[in-house]
Amino acid sequence: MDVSPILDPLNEAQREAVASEMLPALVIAGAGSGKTRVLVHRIAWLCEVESVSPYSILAVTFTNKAAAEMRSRVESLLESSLGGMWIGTFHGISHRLLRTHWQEAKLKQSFQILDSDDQLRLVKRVILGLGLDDTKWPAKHARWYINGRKEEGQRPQHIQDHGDVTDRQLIRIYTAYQAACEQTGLVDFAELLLRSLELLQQNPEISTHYKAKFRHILVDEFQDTNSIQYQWLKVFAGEENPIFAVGDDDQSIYGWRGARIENIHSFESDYKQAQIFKLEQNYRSTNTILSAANSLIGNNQSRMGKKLWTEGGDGEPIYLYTAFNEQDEARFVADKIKHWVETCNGRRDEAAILYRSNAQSRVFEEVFITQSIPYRVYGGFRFFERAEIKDALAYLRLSKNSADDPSFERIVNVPTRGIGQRTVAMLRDFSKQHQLTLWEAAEKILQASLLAARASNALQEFMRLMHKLRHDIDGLELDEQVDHIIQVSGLVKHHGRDGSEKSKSRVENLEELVVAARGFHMDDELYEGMQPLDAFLTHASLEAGEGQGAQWDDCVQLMTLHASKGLEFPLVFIVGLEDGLFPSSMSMEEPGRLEEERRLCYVGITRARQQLVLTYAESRRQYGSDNYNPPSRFISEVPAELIAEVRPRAAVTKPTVRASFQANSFAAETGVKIGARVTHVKFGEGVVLDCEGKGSSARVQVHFENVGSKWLVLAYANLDMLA
DNA sequence: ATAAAACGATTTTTT
DNA sequence: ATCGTTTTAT
Repeated sequence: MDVSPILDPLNEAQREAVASEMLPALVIAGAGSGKTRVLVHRIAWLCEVESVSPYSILAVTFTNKAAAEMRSRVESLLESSLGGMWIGTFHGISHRLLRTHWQEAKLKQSFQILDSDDQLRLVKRVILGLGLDDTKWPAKHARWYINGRKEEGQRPQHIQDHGDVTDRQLIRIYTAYQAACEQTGLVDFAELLLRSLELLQQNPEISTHYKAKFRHILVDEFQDTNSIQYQWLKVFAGEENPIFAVGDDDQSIYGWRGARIENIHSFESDYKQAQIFKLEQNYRSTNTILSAANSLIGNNQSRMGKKLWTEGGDGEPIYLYTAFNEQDEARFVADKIKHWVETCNGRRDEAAILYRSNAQSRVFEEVFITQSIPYRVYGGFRFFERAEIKDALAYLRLSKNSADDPSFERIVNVPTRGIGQRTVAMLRDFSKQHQLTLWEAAEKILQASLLAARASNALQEFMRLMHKLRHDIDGLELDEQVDHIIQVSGLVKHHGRDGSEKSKSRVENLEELVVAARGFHMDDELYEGMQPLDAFLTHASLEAGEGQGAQWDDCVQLMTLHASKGLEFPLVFIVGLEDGLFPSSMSMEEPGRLEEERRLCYVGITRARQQLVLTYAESRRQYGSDNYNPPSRFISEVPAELIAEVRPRAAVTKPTVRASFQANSFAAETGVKIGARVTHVKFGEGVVLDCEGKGSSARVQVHFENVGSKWLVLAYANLDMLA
């Protein structure tokens, strides 16, 4: 057996992980250390050397993109196609299980997936249906609650309200929402995971089958798994099958969405024989950039511990620019990019601008437009999430499943056909009273002539239209079905009415949907046994599509720090480095959340290959008024010797460069270090967040578990250090 | 049924 | 400031 193609391209640490025994393994893979490569080569190793059949491998990722990349890289390494191997997202694989075992999972065979927008609408309707005031019970909050409970594996009947009124109402909403989903055959994202976990837990014959099938389980981005996902993995693993988990605790930035970094620690105790590997050699960035990243992340307390290094050189220093305001900041970045393109022979798409919040992109866009610099903003609405597309899909869904109430509500008056609020309210009441779907309620109401003539006619017209559509599209090809529906429903005409740019693009999108349907192939095993339309609808829900169509132009890349995870660029700007913005004011007071912000900064820094530029503005217009935020504490956590200030400003008090000295000298003088745990006689235990001043006026900001954050004068506070 | 006016929120978002 | 949502007026 020639193992050289598999092992030769790897470094020592990677090789050890790839060729490790068939035992549980945890690979802590630093940024740019070849994480995907290890995963891909491990699969190849299993197939080629350990003679594991691809049918026995389950590889799980978070995004469709990562799944597709992994599959194609394994295929090109093995030079064969991996038909039988299950590579997919947690949601995709859960979905596949539920489709196969829909009966055991107590689902309708034709269940459809509710995306988060659909979910919000449904939650809102449920709240109103319970007679609650939706301003007192915001749908967003209820959705957050429901998803949170599902991610903890909790069903309404398991939850105690502890006599709390708020909890009791939320549980009521959850219960009613779930009932609505069951009745209409809809499944939300969290439900896909929980339902498939329950399926496995409650049906031993099914879990036994899959445990016998999947002898090897591989997971990407393990630090991002939530508690249900980890449980789900453990079911597949059972006692027998080793999990090969790859992740980076320092890149865990989705804690606010339920990701549990603790799963990494649990893994060690859950699998005692687990081998731990660390990948610390970085192939992406210069030494300077890595030193900055190492130093910054060193301020976090709860880490596995890891230090990136490279064989490469130091490269350029990190530039720091202090802008007067956000306009100045954007102009500076634009100039720097021009310089990169014109004198350094770089390309625009090698430059990325990373910011904490989406709102920050605007100023950059304005400046780029006036200077004619092509750019591309990541994020925003994706294809299948656009309103007009969702309208068209709702027609398709309703024509397929008349019980789909959310789709019914969405399109009953789109385009407007004289079915107003009152009529819809009547339908809702009637359906609720008689336990009917909206469609059935409409039929009954028409039969009984309960509506005024005008509303009755309009509703009748709608029902006739749906009947006609259902009849017309029977037997047509998928793309013909889509085309027929968008034409006959009047959606195209509706959007094409006024000739504005926006309406033009909506019509184009609808036409694009026909093209997407034409290009949609059922060849994926995922869609085995499904009707083409069901499969297409599933595809639309599970894969929302790219933010923008392929943009091959040479564009500057603008995105949030979150969106940058997994990407790399020769030239990276991290902008808006101000306390209150980044770290966000909403996370600054809580040590755990501040650490996540710091990891986000670490992610940003480690995106850069050659050149990293940091900027902050002394004054920034936020929410309509001018704010003067102090420079981000993260700037001072980068060693000053790595930083070159672009505009050194002698006269003005600017502690930026001195700040890291300041934190260090503060520690030397007072013995109090940022991040240290302390106790206070009155306030109890806490963590040091920040420090300032010296001598008798030295003060520290401490976050106490019970009373929140406080600034304390060291001389009076009588803090005790904890080990 | 549409348009204007008032209101309110405003970190990040893999599926 | 600005964007999306909801209320109110035409």
